[in-house]
Amino acid sequence: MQEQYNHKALEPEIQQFWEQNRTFAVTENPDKEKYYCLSMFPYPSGVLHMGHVRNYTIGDVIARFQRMRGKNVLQPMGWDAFGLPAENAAIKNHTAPAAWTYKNIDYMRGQLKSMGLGLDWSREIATCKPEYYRWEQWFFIQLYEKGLVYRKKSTVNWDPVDQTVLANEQVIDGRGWRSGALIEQREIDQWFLKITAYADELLEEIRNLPGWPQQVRTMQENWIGRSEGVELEFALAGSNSKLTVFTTRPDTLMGVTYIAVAAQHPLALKAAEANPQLAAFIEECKQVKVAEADMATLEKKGVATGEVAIHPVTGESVPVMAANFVLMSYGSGAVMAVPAHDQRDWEFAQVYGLPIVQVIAPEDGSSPDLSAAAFTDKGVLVNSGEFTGLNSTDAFEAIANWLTEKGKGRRRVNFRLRDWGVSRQRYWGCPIPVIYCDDCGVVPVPEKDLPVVLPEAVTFDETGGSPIKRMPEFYQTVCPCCGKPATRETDTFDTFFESSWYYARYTCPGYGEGMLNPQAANYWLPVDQYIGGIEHAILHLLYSRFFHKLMRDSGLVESDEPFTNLLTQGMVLAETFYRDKPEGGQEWFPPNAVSVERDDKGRVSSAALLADGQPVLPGGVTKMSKSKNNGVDPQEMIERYGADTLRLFSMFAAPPDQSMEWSDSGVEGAQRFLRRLWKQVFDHVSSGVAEASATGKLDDAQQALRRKVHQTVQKVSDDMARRHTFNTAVAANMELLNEIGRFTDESAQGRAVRQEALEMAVLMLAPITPHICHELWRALGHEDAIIDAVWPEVDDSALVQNTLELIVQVNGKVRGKVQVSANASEEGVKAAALMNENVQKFLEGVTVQKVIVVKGRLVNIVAN
RNA sequence: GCCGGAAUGGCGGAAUUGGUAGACGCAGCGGAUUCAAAAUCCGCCGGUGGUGACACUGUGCGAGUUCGAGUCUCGCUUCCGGCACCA
Repeated sequence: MQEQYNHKALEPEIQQFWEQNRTFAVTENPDKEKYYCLSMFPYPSGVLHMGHVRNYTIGDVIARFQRMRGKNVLQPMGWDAFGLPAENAAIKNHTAPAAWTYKNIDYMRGQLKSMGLGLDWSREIATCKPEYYRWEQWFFIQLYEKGLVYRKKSTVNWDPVDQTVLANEQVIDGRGWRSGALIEQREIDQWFLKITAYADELLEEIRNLPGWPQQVRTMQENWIGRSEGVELEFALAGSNSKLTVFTTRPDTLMGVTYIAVAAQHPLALKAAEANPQLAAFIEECKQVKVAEADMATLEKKGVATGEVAIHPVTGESVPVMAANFVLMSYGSGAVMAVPAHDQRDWEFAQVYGLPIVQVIAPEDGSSPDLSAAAFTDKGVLVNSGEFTGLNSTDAFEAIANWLTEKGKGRRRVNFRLRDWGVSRQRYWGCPIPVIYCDDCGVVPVPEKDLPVVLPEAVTFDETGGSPIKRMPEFYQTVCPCCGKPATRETDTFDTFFESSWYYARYTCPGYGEGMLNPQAANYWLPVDQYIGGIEHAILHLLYSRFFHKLMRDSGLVESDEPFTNLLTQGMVLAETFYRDKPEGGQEWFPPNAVSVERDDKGRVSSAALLADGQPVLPGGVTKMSKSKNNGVDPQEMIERYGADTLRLFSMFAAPPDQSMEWSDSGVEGAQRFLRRLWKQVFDHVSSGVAEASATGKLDDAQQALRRKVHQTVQKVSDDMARRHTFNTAVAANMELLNEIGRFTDESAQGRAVRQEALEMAVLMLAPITPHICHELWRALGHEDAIIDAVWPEVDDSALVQNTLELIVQVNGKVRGKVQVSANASEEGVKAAALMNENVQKFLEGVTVQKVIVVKGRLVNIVAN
């Protein structure tokens, strides 16, 4: 063993050992309990960033831990390879997106390998490969034939200068990102997946996923947004047409004093033709962004449409208003307004002087002040004709039944969730496998003709428009039904399509007979632990859950949900420094280009740029980003400190689900710890590996170290398996190493206890810092590699203590400590506590009321 | 506006079931070693008072429950994340 810890020599050697032994390649083994550990696959942007490092270290630590626990562990990796950045790079660098993507994948694969991740690279997937995406084309056709896919008009962002469709992120402040032209909304035909057909199941089961963070479950519940109510019609005076509204409060029906419709509602648009004021209002509403949080405080505005609606029960006339708070995209785009019992309706009514009629009274008989606010609680109906006296719940039923019987309405469940639009007018994606024939209409590409391969040798013009839309050799084809010339779809799938099922394809990446090999898929699935960023809490995780159910209903998988446990890791933050630029705005400097002055208490007093010595201003701690110039390159860190140090720091700096602050000195601290660990093992083995057993007759110091060892095993096992608090697992090992360092016993028995202690520490750290632990394990005298070692067991006998130290409190304040024998009676403990000198000082002149003994912890004497 | 989450030393964080607040690390201060520095090792390190033992005080703010509250309850403040003016 070398005396000095040298990560540069060590890490490549051990990575080679894993590669040569195919250590992490796994197969289905029914005799072993499986564990599928998956981290969200990266987009091949070109370089790994710290967020990746954190994500993949967490996954690797869990995977290696579970492997030591005896599980058959699958941990795969791949590439979310389609997407817009490849097109942007293509325009900028005059390369084809495919070449750019493959180059990035090659580079990033090397970066991942240098992190020492225990990945099964034989299962690598890139979603831009035809052997991957052919199965989602196949699946799309299956869904089409089942009626779960349809085509309808939908709005896109149209750049009139570049003559192309833009993605939302290419529209900046309403203008095209390249042309700067004002973006128009255009309606074009697009493909949709009927996710709403699964809305109930997606909602039902998200409530029953105990391994998911509550936050993510709530976000998905709200996104699906189920509400039960009644849909009913208001006839319009002087015409045969009707206005449909949806309400969750049919019990308030008798309090309707007006109808509010969205500005975009057909009724409003029609009325605007003869009403310039209304037309102006509709125009004004177009400017306002909907779905923004600050809309909540927006002033309620509206204009009368001139139309009059007839109340379905009373036959009274109520005005129809166009209002800015009604959304065309939810329900029917029209609401029945009950200002007495809905705050928005109330505010609107106040502004426009519309009547407020109370129809619900509080159950306690009090009378609400309707001049101050709406009364929105449920209660008892008043002023409601035949429904008066019913409570809200019964009135819901009664009124819903009344409307149903009269044919004027029906119960209805509404979801906020929309069907998933999967068409993208982009090039770098999976071609949608359909053909349009003048005679036969929409014809899916026959299975034998799959995959529809995306041409990779393409050139981009300045507009950034999809090249396959100008490639006749791609889109000109013949109709599979009638054989006449036909046109191929040139739109591609939303890239969420690829990422919705990749976790399943990892179980059988080379399978050529179908989308999934059921035997492999059902062995490995569901994923036991999924790890990724919170930014995917809704869309990716919802679409994956949806796909899993689709695959289940196609007989491809047996489970209902794809991910049993979900861990959403926090962001990686770093300090920022800036100077104000004379022309406005800020110039941001990387933290490692700045030197920080501190006062004698360690507080930051000033900061200056190293290059010119002139002051810079601290801009706070924010997410690592290009715009703040505060990113830290993982590759540089690995070269300087080694993968183990980087991994250790990422695990130690914060719990995985919290944000983590980057600290250069923290990284150095992590490396300091590894060097001390190395030195202790070196010092220990330089006089030979200890042979004696650690379980012989031990003196007090030996017993104490051994107790610490097994307490640490107990704590760290729980931290790793249940709590996923790797920061405290590391801290516990640091504590243990500090104690080993203080243990100077060189007797045979003492050396045996130290041998055990060092071995346990190395085993416990192996998932986090696998390279150094591999080498130290070998140095401690083991021939088998540590990757095949098993996780240590707690020796309960080592935990036994003969005497305990108890805290003694008087009236809840700590006044002393007493040593008592572990089997002392409660009376004995009380007596010992009362005898403590400092305790007696506080008992002078007062009477002891009672004494509370908390076993093994403390004694509290209550006195006054 | 609504729904989540959080707030603990100079900093990151620990305290898992209501039981010693500040583990572990970073930064800082003092010392050893060194010709010197780096590295390493040892000690100190919430605040106030005291030579000290120790005392008082302290987990965003204000109340409460309890023998005992960082932890539970109620009411606020600030920050972070999410969103749906959802009828």
